Amino acid sequence: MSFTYEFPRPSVTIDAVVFGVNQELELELLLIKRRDDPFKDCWALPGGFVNVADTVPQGESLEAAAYRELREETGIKVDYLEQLYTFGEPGRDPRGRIISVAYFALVRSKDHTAIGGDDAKEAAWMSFKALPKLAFDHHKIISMALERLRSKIRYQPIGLNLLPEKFTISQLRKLYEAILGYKINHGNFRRQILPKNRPNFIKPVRTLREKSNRTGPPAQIYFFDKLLYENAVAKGFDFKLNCRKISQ
Amino acid sequence: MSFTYEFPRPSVTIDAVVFGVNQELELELLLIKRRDDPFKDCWALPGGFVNVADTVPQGESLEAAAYRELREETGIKVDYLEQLYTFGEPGRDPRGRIISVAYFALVRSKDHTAIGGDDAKEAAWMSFKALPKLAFDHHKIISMALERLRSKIRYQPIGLNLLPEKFTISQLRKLYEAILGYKINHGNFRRQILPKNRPNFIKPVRTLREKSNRTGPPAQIYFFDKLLYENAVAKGFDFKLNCRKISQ
DNA sequence: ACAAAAGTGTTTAGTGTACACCCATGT
DNA sequence: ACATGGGTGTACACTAAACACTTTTGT
Repeated sequence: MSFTYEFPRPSVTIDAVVFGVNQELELELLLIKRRDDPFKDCWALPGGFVNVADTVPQGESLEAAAYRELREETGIKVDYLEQLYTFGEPGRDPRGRIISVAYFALVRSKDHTAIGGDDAKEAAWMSFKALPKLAFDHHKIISMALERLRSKIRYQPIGLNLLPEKFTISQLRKLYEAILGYKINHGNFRRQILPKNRPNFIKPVRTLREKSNRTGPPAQIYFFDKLLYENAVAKGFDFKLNCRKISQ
Repeated sequence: MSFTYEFPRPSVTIDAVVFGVNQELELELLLIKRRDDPFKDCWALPGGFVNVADTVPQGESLEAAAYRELREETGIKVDYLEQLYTFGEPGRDPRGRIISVAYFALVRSKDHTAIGGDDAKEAAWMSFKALPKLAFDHHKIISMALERLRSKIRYQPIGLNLLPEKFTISQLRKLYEAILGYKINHGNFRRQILPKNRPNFIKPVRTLREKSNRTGPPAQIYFFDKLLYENAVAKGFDFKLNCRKISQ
């Protein structure tokens, strides 16, 4: 079967930049190994062609395509994908004119096992600090995604989706340090994230402290009260975290 | 001539959201009246199909398409277009599956005369406060652009591109009020925009004051020292303006 | 005389940063 | 005994918001 149009048309694909955090609070990235040319056997972002049609219902939405490709190529289902940017430079794909809409997501990597499928020979969580060479312009896409992630954690409590349900403040801080790429003063971070005179959504689990398999006193365990947070947001509250500056 | 593909492909278009500011410091939007169906004679954002090809050089970039369509349909050349978002919901265009990449820009409207051309029967600056009904999902695109504009003026001195080269602080404040949609305390705005203990790029024109055709003392005229600003940015300075809260 | 707008000052509360300290724990 | 890290206190500089005041103009 073939499809004929009066004017040339591009192909449209999606790419998914899925950040994960492992149990050591390190940043990871979900990648696949390509089964086919071009860039056969090269690591790349999961992604693929958007299903479209000119007749109603005109195929799937861009977002739906992103969820589908992610599931097909890596077996992973995420709750939320956010549109990042559209990459459409001529020459970015040797097969022809391909325009790609990039999406990004954040998950706990241990909750999402990566299983290669479909066009992906393999799928895996890779340490963000040691990424392999990637296909196409995927390095560019990833660096834009990291930039977005860094600015997002300052005004949305997305970091809290990445930790286990219960966590210590140190763990949360380590996550922020992993994303931002620098050390944060622990005392000040604490006060910022547990404000006394503003709405606070990080609540201590009264009876629980960290079972201390390390030096130092056992840390208080906290949880993120999502309901409280969402109510406050509805009332006009906006989360903000200042962790701009480094301190030794 | 026709083009045949193995799989169905969408059309890709661009839409340009061009904000303007008129000499009364009011916000305007550049619109065209459509010459052809669908939505013939309806007002819409300037935009159109991206020229593509599967053989090198594979056609024009998305951004280039945006500049070209803007020039063809409205006669306007802008210095800088920023990608806003990609709209690709099935059903957004009755002609078939059309994915549109939206760009946005900011200009002084008096420097850019709108002249209808090509697919545009007319092109005109319209008051942002009284927009007509628009074609397709263009209202949605515009509201997303306004949101972006509102957040951008807080951390980039883009407002200064929209005023005449020389301006008073009151004019600048009125522009901010027009974009943000609320009144700002004049004294506090002044101090924010003319900080004493931080780099300041808004310099008084020593010899000039407003020729006062209104009540009140003649205001000092300022200009934006772009060079100084860009040097400071290169050194890590980042512009920020707090005009969040209203005050009567 | 009055209203309107420019420009400036002051007060207050709050914020971010640096840094120091104590304490509980494992080794 | 010591290092490590949790948790807290505090001092300092700076900021934004509110609002009051003076001055200068047009009417």
